[in-house]
Amino acid sequence: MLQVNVLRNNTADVKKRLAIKHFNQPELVDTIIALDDNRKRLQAEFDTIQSKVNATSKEIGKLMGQGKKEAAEAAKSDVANWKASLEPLKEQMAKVEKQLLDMIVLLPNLPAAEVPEGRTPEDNVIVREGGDTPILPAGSVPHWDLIKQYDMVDFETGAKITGSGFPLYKGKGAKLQRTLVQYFLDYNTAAGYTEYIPPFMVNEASAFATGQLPDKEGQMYHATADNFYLIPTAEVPVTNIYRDTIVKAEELPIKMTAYSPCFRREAGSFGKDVRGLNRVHQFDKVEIIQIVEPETSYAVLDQMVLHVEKLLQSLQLPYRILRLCGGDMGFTSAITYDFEVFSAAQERWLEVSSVSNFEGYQTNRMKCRYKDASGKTRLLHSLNGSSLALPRIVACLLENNQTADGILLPQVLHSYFGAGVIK
RNA sequence: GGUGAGGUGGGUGAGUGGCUAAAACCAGUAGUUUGCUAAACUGCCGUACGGGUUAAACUGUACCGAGGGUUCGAAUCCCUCCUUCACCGCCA
Repeated sequence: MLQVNVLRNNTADVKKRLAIKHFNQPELVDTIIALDDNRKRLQAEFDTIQSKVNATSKEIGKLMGQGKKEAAEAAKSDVANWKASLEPLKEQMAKVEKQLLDMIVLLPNLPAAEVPEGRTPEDNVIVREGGDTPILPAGSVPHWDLIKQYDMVDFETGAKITGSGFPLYKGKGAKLQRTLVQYFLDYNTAAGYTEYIPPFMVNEASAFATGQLPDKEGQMYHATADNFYLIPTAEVPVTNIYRDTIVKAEELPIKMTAYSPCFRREAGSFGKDVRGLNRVHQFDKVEIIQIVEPETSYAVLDQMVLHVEKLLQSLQLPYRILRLCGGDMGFTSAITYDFEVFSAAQERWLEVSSVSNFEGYQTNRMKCRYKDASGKTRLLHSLNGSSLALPRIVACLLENNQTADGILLPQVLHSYFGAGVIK
């Protein structure tokens, strides 16, 4: 979440930037500042009285020691009066603090200066394109047919076991998942990311810290008996490793990677958007996360974009990188680059990665800080990206590399898969 | 799931009602000294929200797993929860 001081010191600029995200309640900023003023005033009042209570209580102890009972009793009644006057103040403070928090979490992150204006995916800016779009042989088919042909994924049985959108991978299909996870993790750890296997369910505090709550409550599966949420991405548990910590400067930058299944309810989609592996409720993904000093976060963002780009190049897939416009960006992000691969048989672009800088938005919720050179405690910046989300990579690999003799896998996967062709 | 013992500052660890933001030691840091990749000594060394200051200094409040309660006063007593460890049960 945003810091009140930022709102207070740059009110006009904040409102301007919120408008780029199509946030339609700019007056909320003023309300928050007013609430914070109120909060300060109440606290000052409270502290003054509490201070008298504390001092007098000490005094009572001394008086008792000296056997001055009457004086002590008189002091006690003073304290009782002060304490009575503290009660309503305490209630008001709790109320104001709650209001403040409830409101400030409604503000999305501010978009960075480079974020293009716009409302829909059409307004995103294509930054780079790469790879060659294959010319498919006659009779080529989409991945959902290939999956059947090579007996790789059984959606019907997955639906029987759980429901639609829960694929059952099988045989070569299952092995390809394992292959990709292994390759992606190796690629990330070679670049200095430390590998983790996090819990796949998180508590409320963790979901709040990375911004899934309260904004995206309905998109997560909720295990109500224990009040746990199934993770929609490894970003949630892994970033939360550093919740409520003051990191030592020499530990920076923190680079982490993790494989996890991801669970998303994805309400409201239909048609060919959800056909085959295009959009499912459970999928596998390898994530990269960095927590860095604020001054370096944009350089790190560029590194991460390059890292993912090279990974896609190694898979020899046609891709493009988009800088998302204000209206299409996530709530918590300051800037986001989406990676899409071109699925040749469907003839459509599929999003396979999204790399974002959250600046201090998550770290402020998480209270993740460090001490800078001057000894001041400051918020760190957090970033993350997928490298990569598997199902759409699989869809694209299958469609783009189909031949009469089977699916030709890119060179880098041969040793992992133990073969170069899926037959 | 049952029983028992714990959860204190970066770490170890003292502290059973006021003299404790909290001993001591270690680590860290600044400095002094000794003719040298080290030792000794001295100071500093938690976080948050306020006040104060150009910035400091200084200063108020809260925080000893979390939340309640008792009390003039709680790290210390009581209750609930979370969690760690040990043993038992169950189990991949």
